[in-house]
Amino acid sequence: MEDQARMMLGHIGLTGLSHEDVGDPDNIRKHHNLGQPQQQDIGDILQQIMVITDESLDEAQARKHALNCHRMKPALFSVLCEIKERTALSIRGVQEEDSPDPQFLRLDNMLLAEGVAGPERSGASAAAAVVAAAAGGSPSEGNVEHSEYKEKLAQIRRMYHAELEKYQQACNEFTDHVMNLLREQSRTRPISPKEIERMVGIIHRKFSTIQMQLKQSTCEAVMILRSRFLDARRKRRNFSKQAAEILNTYFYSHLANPYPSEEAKEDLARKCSITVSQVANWFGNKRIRYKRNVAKLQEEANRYAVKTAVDAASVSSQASQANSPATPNSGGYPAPCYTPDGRL
DNA sequence: CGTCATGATTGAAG
DNA sequence: CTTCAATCATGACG
Repeated sequence: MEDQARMMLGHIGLTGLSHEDVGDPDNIRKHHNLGQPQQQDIGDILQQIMVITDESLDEAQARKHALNCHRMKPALFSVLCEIKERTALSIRGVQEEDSPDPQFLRLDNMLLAEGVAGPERSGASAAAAVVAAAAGGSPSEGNVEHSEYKEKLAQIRRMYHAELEKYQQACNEFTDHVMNLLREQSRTRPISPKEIERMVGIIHRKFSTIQMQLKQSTCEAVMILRSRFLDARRKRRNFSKQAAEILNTYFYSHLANPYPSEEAKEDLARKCSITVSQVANWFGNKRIRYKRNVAKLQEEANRYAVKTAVDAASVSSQASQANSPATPNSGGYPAPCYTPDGRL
């Protein structure tokens, strides 16, 4: 009650008066050089207010209600609101009108694309797409990494949604609270519905900046996770000597047409325990690099030619030299010269 | 450290 | 889609 009285005094502009001052209308008149009838009225009002503070709660409520129902109340309320609108609010209330932040949208889109926001996706989610695209091939590849990635992403996703929910709830709660408070206070203070609306807007903006931060950090987490996997994939591991051997053997024995069919690729992939796309990569690299530097690789070509010849010879000791797989050479790739010591 | 080899990625072309 | 060509990024090595 005391507080309320003080508050009302504050709004009428009479702060700084001690209780004793207020209690004595003569003092007020003295302080404010009053004397005219309307000021006399203010004095009366103050007197009434102070009386109110001494009343019981029920009485006060009743009186408050009575005041609230006064026929002049709406008019006074709207006038005060208008005045308030024109003064204080015009100073701080203008610079709002936020544009839909493009960065905010960007974050939203990214989270959506990453499968963090939006509806739960099962199976072939963005994670699968990322892994599959990078591995470049069959869905069965990279299962370990895939599940790991998926799990991490799901974890991020869970955290994100939990936090988002929390913020949303807090925002709603706080908004409700403030709205109730303002509505309640609008019975004693000039607070227009518009102002309440504006306050709600401010609260929502504040909360959405918090949400923005959440989204930003979630994005960062996803990016880090992704880059880790991307790096892991990009991190080049040389194929085993054995695999290189198999691939080179195939390449040089099909030098005339070093384009393995899909089945051949699958076969090679199986033999080398690498993926089909890795085989394709290898052949792509090999073809271009062989072509680029025939002279340098000729020696290697000879080595493998000899090797296949020897292998073939060991299988069927006849006709292996003449029918060596490397011999048919009508393609654009220069044939190696065969000399037992590997020289040209 | 620099250099080369090599697997992966990218973009153009078909 | 595949292939080529250029390029990136890392591994191996002196």
